[in-house]
Amino acid sequence: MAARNDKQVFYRKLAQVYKGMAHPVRVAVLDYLRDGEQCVCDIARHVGSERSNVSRHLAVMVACGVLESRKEGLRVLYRIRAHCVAESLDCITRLIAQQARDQVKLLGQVGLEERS
Amino acid sequence: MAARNDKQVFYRKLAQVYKGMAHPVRVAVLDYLRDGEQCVCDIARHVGSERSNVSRHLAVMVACGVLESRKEGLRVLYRIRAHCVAESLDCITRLIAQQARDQVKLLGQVGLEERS
DNA sequence: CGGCTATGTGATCAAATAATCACATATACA
DNA sequence: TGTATATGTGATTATTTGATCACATAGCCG
Repeated sequence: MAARNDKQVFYRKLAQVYKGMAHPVRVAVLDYLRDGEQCVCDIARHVGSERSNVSRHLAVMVACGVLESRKEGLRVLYRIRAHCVAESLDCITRLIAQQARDQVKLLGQVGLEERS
Repeated sequence: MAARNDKQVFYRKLAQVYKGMAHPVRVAVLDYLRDGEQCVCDIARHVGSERSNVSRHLAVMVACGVLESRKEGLRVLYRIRAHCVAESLDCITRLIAQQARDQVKLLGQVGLEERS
């Protein structure tokens, strides 16, 4: 009955997750965290951004369910919440690779036209 | 040599694609286009948003390489550019499903605590 | 206790994004 | 040729997002 509405909610949720990953620093963090959990200062050092800024980005990703954290002494360790997050990164990476291939192909065609 | 810089470029590109999908209307469009290419006015009708607005969203997704289009008479038909885009949607859908499961689990624990 | 380190957060400002309206363009077809 | 339909776009405005600084909090260790 409320299927239309349910879809709206679902799309909003999906968009929220995508938005949570839609920033160069956040993508860099996710890629770094594939190797396992890390604390904020190590993450900040690795991605080359300010601590408080990284802290905010991490909060965004926790809020949208992409990351989770746990405390250990002074540190707070962040990790990817589920494997499907990394899988999505792989999907989009493949997309970009294909874009690159398509561009090369297009350049090749232009080259042929120049020759004729 | 410029590996660090290459990664920056790559992360920026990844973020650009994610940003291109990070909107409820755009996610709805992508989900609709899984069934095949559609023209702007059908898409607009289906997602329940204004034509010119949808047209802009479509342009965003073309720009970031998620969609492609072709002209057929009066219509412009849009389609998903590569299967990996739909795969990414599936990944994030799984993430959301898992979030829901985790929440249920958490609620269950709270229920147990209430009982004690 | 007092200092030190790691992290989070309020305030602020600049920049990016989204929606809307009006209008321009392009194509089909009588 | 003139009209109708589908699509794209400039201009405008409201909203969201991101970076930064200063400061607050929390846990460790002397």
